[in-house]
Amino acid sequence: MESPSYPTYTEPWDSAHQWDTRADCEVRQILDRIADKWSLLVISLLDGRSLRFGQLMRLIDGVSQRMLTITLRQLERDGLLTRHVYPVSPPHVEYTLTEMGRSLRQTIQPLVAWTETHQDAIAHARNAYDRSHEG
Amino acid sequence: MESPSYPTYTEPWDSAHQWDTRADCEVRQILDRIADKWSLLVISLLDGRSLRFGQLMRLIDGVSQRMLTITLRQLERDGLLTRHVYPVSPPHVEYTLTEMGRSLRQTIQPLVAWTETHQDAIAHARNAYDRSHEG
DNA sequence: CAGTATCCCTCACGATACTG
DNA sequence: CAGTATCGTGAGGGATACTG
Repeated sequence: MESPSYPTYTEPWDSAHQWDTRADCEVRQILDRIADKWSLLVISLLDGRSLRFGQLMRLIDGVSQRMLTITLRQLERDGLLTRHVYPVSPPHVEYTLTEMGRSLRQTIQPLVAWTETHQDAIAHARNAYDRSHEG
Repeated sequence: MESPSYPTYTEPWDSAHQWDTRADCEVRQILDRIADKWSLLVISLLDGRSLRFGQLMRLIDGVSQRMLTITLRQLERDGLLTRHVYPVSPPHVEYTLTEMGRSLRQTIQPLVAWTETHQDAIAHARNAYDRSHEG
């Protein structure tokens, strides 16, 4: 599968760094999606329960109708949650995590815990940096 | 510290959903930072070794000088990597993860693994969604 | 209630040129 | 080599008004 004419690359490299660094890297696309302004919050709030559109609106401070709609549609498109419409008037719509959504929520948990554990250290590092680089 | 006149909130809620959903939430600020377009890639590539500016430029396809500089400065400011300048000409600068940077790298690893495991499922879900919503 | 539609603006980012 | 400075664009996203 490898072309013999392709020159051997001499950058330092080993099996521990097998990330795909191309701009269209799938992993980074998915990370960009789940780490956007609202997706993580939605996934977190739906853990273990279903919620309606208005409930999510009230639980997420600062989100607009427009952005909540877009976020929910993207997560639905990615198969991370399902949208169930009850055909009543006024409309009743419930959002629920899929199996994949729940597994993502589990995976995110350690990262959330890391930020909580280290937020003071990061704040301290920022202060130190700003003091030593003030103009 | 709590005002007695603040009304008791009656939304469904339990101890499993204790996220801070305010717009200025520290956790989300940090997640926004580490999940931006280039930071994860830099942290990943620096795992277990130091690299120079030019090496990172060549390893990260598509990054501009400007964005690599900004990304590295932010990560340095957050205490996730250190910048070591060798006072020679031409300049020689090396970037190395700090202890905190290495611990973040460890924490990110499961999330990267998750995206790799589920990227086919997500692509499939997107296709199914697009087919059923085409118009 | 759960959305769409439209306007508008910021700012993140790329491109390019220059420098100690 | 490792940056800084400047300009231009466009996608992200807020505000507002309207609707089945």
